[in-house]
Amino acid sequence: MAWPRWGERAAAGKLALLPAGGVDDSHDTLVNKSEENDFEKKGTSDPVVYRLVRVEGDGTLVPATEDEVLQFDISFIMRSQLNFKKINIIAQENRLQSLDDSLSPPSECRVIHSQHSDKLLPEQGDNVTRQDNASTETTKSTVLNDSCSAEKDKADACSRPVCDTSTDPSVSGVNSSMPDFSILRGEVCLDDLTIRELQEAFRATFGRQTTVKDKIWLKRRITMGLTNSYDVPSSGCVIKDYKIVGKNAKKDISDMDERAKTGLRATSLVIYPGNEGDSPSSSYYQSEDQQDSSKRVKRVQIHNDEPQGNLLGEQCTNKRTRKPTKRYIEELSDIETHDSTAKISSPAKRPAHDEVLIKPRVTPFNEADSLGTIYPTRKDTLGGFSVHVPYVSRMRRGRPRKDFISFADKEPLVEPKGIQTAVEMILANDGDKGNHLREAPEVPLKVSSEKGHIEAVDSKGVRNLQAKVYSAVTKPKIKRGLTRKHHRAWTLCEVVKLVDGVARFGAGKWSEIRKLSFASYSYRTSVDLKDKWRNLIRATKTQLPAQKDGACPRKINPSIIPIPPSILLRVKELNELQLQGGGFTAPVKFSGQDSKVLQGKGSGFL
DNA sequence: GTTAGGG
DNA sequence: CCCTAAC
Repeated sequence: MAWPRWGERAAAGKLALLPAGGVDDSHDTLVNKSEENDFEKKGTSDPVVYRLVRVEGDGTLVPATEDEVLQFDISFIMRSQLNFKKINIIAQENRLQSLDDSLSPPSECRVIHSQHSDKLLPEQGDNVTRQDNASTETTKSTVLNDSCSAEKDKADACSRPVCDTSTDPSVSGVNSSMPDFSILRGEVCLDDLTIRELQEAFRATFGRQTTVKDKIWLKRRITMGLTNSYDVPSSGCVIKDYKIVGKNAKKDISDMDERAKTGLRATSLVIYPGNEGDSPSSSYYQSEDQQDSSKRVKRVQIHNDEPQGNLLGEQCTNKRTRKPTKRYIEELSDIETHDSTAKISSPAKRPAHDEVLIKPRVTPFNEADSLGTIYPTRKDTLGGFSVHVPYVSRMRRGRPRKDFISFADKEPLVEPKGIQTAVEMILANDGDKGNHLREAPEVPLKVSSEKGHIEAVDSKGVRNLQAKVYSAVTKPKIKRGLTRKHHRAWTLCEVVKLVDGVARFGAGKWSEIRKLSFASYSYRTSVDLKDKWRNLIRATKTQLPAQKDGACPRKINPSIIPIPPSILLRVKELNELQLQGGGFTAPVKFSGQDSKVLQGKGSGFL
């Protein structure tokens, strides 16, 4: 696509966007045409500062008036999810359309007025995806027909009261008059100008006023506008024929880079040519800036000339290959907060404002770093917003649990990757098996366990919340289903060995019992022995009385292997003995044989 | 690592 | 049989 010179042949009375350096009486020649073609070819993300111009009757281009700029700003930024390419297309369409318009009286005023603006509010978020619509709408808005003055006044009337800057009397008295373009003619040394003059020069350059009193910024901005270049010094430069004649550019560029690191944001009306879609970093800033701008202008807050905002607009242009880091995003949010609060008086718009800002910032960038490495992310909510955050294991922050180490030893898959892999493998295997022993109780067990655990915690009121969270979140995912032991029913032989072991070593000496009595039962752990002993004791309390009462114990536990009453009696006696003896377990060891004989006699077993 | 105890 | 705290 050839670079359009769509300002040059626009119909008289039309407004046109033109690269800032391009305003020239000899409208056949665009000063920076070649540069722009470079943009087109390379698709660089360097922004070009455009100014709004009006095509006079004789075909010359003059900077648009404040009102025109204001209107343009509103309508343009309202639909600011555009890149420059699209504007070019639109502009060419406009050229055709304007030719048509010149043949017949304009019947339609394409000025954004209040109703339209209000309607745009909810639509704002759609603009990102509704490029086509935005384009067509912009088609209308980028061409403002002067003959629609009545409509335009309406728009002014509604925007003025809110937009104080445009009528800020403290700025200058040149509010309504045409800017003094002579200030830009010939050799211009901005250093010699006062702030007032700089502001006037700014107005002459960009066609609109500024309240900025920062001399350096004004000079840079004007220089950029006149030269259509970002490599401009902040001082010591002379502009002649829209080119920099001065020096000190080096120093200032490094200064620019320096400030680029601080990451200030752009809010100005800067168009980034091309790149939308094929350069994430570029589109990031682009959409960011434009969204922000649109947000402000939506409330008709035309503060696009704030230095702090524009600084970044300047910066992000030369070197913008790096995506923002997380920290950068966070810091940016802080800056944004201050920035906005400083400029936006209405606190009511804060939530919506943030909402728009957070989304584009956070969502895309947590998934890949600057090197393109993809990180696993998970959805999380942050302050009510759904965002992607890196998927990392949630480690306890407090003192590590002791058994976490052994736990980790058992499962060498503590790393997130490993966890996922292992879980996936297990699940896949289980999936093949269907509702097998492990799969079936998986989910209900998880829930009931957590629930029960929490309930226990609550009743105890001892364990802290973190432990709860940890056990609820991490444990089930990692551990559950991985190492569940195959269920082995206790045989009568094992029970006897256990009772014998308890009689010999005492209850509680589970490891000893396991070593000595369960050497050939490797699958029985000391915990198993303990649990079984506990169950035996419970059985004595539930079954023995029933037995005494004459009721049938099997009716109570029909599916469980019945434990002979003799053994239960022995268990009961041993238990009572343990309780009576208290810590006095040693004698049991030696008297175990005796007691066993005695009890065995009583139970008629063994 | 072992034990106690809740689940 | 699991899980955890406490030792």
